[in-house]
Amino acid sequence: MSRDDLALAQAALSAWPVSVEVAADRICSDACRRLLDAMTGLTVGQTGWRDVAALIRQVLLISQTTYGGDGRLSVPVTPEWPTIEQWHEVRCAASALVGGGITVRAVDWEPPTPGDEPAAAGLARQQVRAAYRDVEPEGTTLLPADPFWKFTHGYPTYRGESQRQAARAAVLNDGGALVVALPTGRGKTAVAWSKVLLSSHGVTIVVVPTVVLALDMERRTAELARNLNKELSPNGCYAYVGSLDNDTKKELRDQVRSGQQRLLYTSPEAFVSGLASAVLDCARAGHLQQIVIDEAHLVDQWGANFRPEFQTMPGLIREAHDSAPQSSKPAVLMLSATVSQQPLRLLTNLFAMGGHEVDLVWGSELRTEPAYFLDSYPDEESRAAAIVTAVSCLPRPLLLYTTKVNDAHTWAATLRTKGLLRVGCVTGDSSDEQRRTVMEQWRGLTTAGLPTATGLDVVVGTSAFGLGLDMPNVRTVLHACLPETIDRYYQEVGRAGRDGRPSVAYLCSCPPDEQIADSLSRVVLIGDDLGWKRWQSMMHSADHLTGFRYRVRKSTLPNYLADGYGRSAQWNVRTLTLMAQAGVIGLRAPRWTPDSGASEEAKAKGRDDFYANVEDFLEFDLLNGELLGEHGWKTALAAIRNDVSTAQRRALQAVLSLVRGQECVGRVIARHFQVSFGGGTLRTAPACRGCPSCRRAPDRSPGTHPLEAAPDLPAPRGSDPLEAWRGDRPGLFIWFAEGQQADPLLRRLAQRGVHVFAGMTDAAADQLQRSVPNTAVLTDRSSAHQLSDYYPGPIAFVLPQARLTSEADERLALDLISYVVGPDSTPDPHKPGNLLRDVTGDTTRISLDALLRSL
DNA sequence: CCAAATCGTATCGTT
Repeated sequence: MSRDDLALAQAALSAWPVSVEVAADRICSDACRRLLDAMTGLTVGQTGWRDVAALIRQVLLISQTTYGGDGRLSVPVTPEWPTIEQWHEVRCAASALVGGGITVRAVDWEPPTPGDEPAAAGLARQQVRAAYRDVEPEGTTLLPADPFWKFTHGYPTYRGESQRQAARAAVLNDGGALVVALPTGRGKTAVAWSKVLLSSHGVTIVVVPTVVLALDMERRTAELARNLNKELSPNGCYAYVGSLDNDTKKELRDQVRSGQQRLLYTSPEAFVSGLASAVLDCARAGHLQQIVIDEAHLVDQWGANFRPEFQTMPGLIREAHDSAPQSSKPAVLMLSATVSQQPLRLLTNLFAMGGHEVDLVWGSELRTEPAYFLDSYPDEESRAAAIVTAVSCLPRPLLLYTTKVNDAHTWAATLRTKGLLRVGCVTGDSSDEQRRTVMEQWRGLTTAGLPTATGLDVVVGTSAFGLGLDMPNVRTVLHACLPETIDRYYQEVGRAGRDGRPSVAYLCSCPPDEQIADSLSRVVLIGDDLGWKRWQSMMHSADHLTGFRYRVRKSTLPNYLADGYGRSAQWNVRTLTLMAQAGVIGLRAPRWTPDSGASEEAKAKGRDDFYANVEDFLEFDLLNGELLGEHGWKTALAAIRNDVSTAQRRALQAVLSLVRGQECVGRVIARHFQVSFGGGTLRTAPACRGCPSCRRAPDRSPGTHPLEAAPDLPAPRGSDPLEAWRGDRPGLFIWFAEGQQADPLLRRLAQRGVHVFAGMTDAAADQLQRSVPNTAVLTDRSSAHQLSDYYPGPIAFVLPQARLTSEADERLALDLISYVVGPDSTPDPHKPGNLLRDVTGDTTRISLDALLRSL
């Protein structure tokens, strides 16, 4: 919708320095809007010549690639504006007009293609041009929504097979632990909200990695509560973060205890400390419905050394799970868009609850938007030149990543000297205020969601910039570094093209990068000897609680240290989390239990002592007695340490192989995100819009359309309410007389834990869902991947006519639980002349009336 | 010595 771009840009250029009024209903491209904002800034020194030049070139290329033709713009020649030579520098052909003005025309530019093969260069040009086209992306295949999805969110469709199965699995997860791999932009927030919206009470705690994310979700949740006119929190707060005042924190804890806080976002640290006892009380009272861990791959990536609470969390969750009443165990939902083998292994190790294995819904897909360019340069100077050209010539909004904080600042300064002033910088050192300002200026949206002028087109950042970044139209991601893992590279590349339109990813490395990436990729884990000594010291001063359960103090000093130092406690925690990974212990949350034999006075003292020291305590169960001897212990820990460092090395090797360019980038990334689980291999389909290898051999490119993943739905732990009636056979035929209504029975079945219904019309299924607002109704229809083929829980087939459907028949042949509800006149397809209600075979049978009476 | 971020007392009885 940017046909007006050129006319609008020309009007603004002709009027400059007077700014033009833009009619509110005039639609222009994001680049054109940025250009108008930038031109205003040019008069006051907030915009450099190169900023406007790059934006004008982008506007020209958008027009050219979208509508064809060879657009031109006449530009001013005052000192603020580029000279003819400068226009050439940013790949614009500029010619002087007789009247003294200049007209400019965009010239293509694409990153250099190694080897200079003409065919590859041509493809590279096409792939870069695609990132300028202003057309709606094709979008994901939409699938008709299940009744519960329509009912809870009002969405008529799912965004693809992976979202459908993720949504179903999350809502059917009844007290189990579930990992869901779901690509970004597939509505994982709605997946996490379903359980909340499909119930009238119960608490969902969502653990997010940063405060910014918690606050952003708080805003969205408040909006949701308003729209639904539903109270999800008595005091309207949804984020438990350190900066809250003590009164509000206490209020939130109380609301969690009493079950009134339906949804609460928090950090791992707050979860295991300030909120811990409230969470345990909530669980014990049967109010804890669900715990969601967002960005769950961070349990591995950040939990090992950097933020150990990511790995002590399962202790609290397990404790909460165990102390909850049998009928209301909390469900654990772990969400991530980038799960590779190592994080998955860790999650399945640490989060197994109540004797059950962790389930997995695998909807992993690669992004199809980026065209990849990777190049190495002999030294810093040549790399710098390449980056300056790329920043000048690739479409905005643009992100430039570095590894080191200093480099990010240096780059921002360098770009400044080159005439790029609309450049922001975010690193771990930036204050919250700085980060917020950069985001607002870059997006042209305030934190509250109101439009504001754009002030930045480019952001230089370290990996601090981007987690949970809500910016759909990023067009270019540059790397002036080597990411230390392919996970990081893919996450950063994936910050572009969230709107589904093509993007450009260009990595420029030079020799010193490898050293930096290599040293960052060496995770320091505690060694055999020191670890063993720490473990021994902790156990010597441990309290033996009950059975295999012990309580140790983080502050315990190992015998080789006379004085403590700040990080000693941290090393103890790391020793214990590593032992948990090795399966030696299962972490637990410390909780105070009164000694029943003690006097009231002694109990009170015990309680005071406990709470005075609770931050110092860690508890665990000894799991594997064979690993308690020094040799077994060291062997088990060495194995884990080896796993971790092997995985790290492979994640770095994969990045290096991308730079060598011998193999398709999409294939290398897809291979990294392939996992083994439950004895099988789960693949991630490769996708590549273009990369060095595919441009050399285009016929071998995997293409941009990955197969839609069709993950299986795990077995729900829900009930099989008619087990007693169907006995040891998979099927139960429930017959009714002509003219009788089946609805009351279907309602009763849904209330008793049957979720999947087949054979109903949309209207009838929606009606059923409305009549049972606290449980999920799923329908099985029109899909290549039918639930009736494999779903291990019960499915209720409603026969529209007096005829057994082929789906029901095939399912019965597979010995899968099926309740068939139909008229008494339904014939048995396998015994001509007989009725289903009369014969015994794979099914038992009962009349609807009799069943309703006894249910 | 490199990147990344968070949080920090419960409960009861008496004023």
